[in-house]
Amino acid sequence: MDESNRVSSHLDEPANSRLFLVTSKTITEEIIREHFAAFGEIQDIWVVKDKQTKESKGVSFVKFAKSSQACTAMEEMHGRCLAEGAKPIKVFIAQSRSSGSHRDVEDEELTRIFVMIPRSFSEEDLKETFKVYGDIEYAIIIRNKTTGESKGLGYVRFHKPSQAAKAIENCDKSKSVLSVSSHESSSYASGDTWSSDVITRCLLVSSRVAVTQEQICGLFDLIPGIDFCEMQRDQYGFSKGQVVVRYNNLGSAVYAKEKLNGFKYPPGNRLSVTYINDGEDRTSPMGKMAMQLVAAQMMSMVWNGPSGAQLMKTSTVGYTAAPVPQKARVQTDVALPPLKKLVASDSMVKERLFVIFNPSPLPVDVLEDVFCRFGSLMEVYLVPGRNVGYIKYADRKPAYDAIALLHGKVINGIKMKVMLADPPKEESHKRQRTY
DNA sequence: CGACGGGACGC
DNA sequence: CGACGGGACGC
Repeated sequence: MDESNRVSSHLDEPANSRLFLVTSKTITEEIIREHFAAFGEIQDIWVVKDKQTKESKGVSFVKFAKSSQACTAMEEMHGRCLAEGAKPIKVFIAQSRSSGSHRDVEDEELTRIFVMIPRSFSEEDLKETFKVYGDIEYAIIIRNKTTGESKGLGYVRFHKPSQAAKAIENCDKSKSVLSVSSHESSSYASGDTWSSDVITRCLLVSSRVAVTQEQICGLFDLIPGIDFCEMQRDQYGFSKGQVVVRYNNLGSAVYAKEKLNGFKYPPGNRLSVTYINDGEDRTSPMGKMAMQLVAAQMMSMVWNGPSGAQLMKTSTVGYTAAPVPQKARVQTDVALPPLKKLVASDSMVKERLFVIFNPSPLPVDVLEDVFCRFGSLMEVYLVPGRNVGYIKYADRKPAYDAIALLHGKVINGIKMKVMLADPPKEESHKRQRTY
């Protein structure tokens, strides 16, 4: 055994990479090796023996290089017979040597991972991000109980320990912060081809993070008169991040658009709601005015009436709806490119911008909206208590484009200085990585 | 002028 | 029931 193996096998590193076997006393190191070698790099096999008689005590430890190898071996080998007449073996993840406990490590502890994610992530995003490692039993996001805001943390429960182990191994490689886009095309969000100024009963709802048809329908069904609510899917049945909602009357549609365009759902994610031209002619000035009058009356009725308040309280959407969803987000003279997808932030940060706000910082959601438009935006971070922030990109070009277009410009009345960030300060006493 | 975060649910 | 050995980097 070489030095690195000696150290890692002794300290149980990485976590959950050592197996505890209960076998017949006839099972030898060689037999174990034959059956377990296929699962990965075995660093050590130790059959516990009686000091005097040298007879096996029926207990062995098998140290693998990786937790996923140990977990897969456990899943495959537990209950198997390694020799004629030998009893079926039991296979567990060994308690770490430092823990002192001899209680079995439960599947409960091995199948769930704790993750740090962007605050804009929904449960669906979380599932999308981690389903490559295996079937997910559930994914939950830790939220502030009163506001419903994501704390940027979550849990993902897999069905097998090896799946959870693979997820952890892969994320460790790409460092601390986990994230992914899976944001379907949102290029319709700011109002192009599909949308129009024409008021119709038909609305296009676009979301930058994954949402289900049920979520959107639950939200829009709070306003009476829904005809249908349908997720738009591509030829393979994948969600395009857009839902078409039609009401049986214009007033409800206008009301829904006014109240839910820019509404944060799930928390941190702004929905975009625009009219879709449904083909009916409503372009005459008189018709439009009449329509808006009807709409205004409808809004006032629903919004101020007791039934409206009731509706919001009994929301089935899964969190407490804000009484007045915010509208209008980005106001500026700058000609902004269209919205683009956020990028998986488990890729490398290629460029970082440093932004100074005057007189005060813009909200993070506004900044995401503005800075994603150059491409490959990973994260927006505001330094608490200061008028500055950092913008992370996965490519250089979007960063340079953002500087070119936005430096010195005013967004929502806030003047911004946009420049390349200095590299973060380092622990200089440590030896630099050579790999 | 203007500089580097956040960490545990809910049965 | 079924839980912890052997041997020892290189500045």
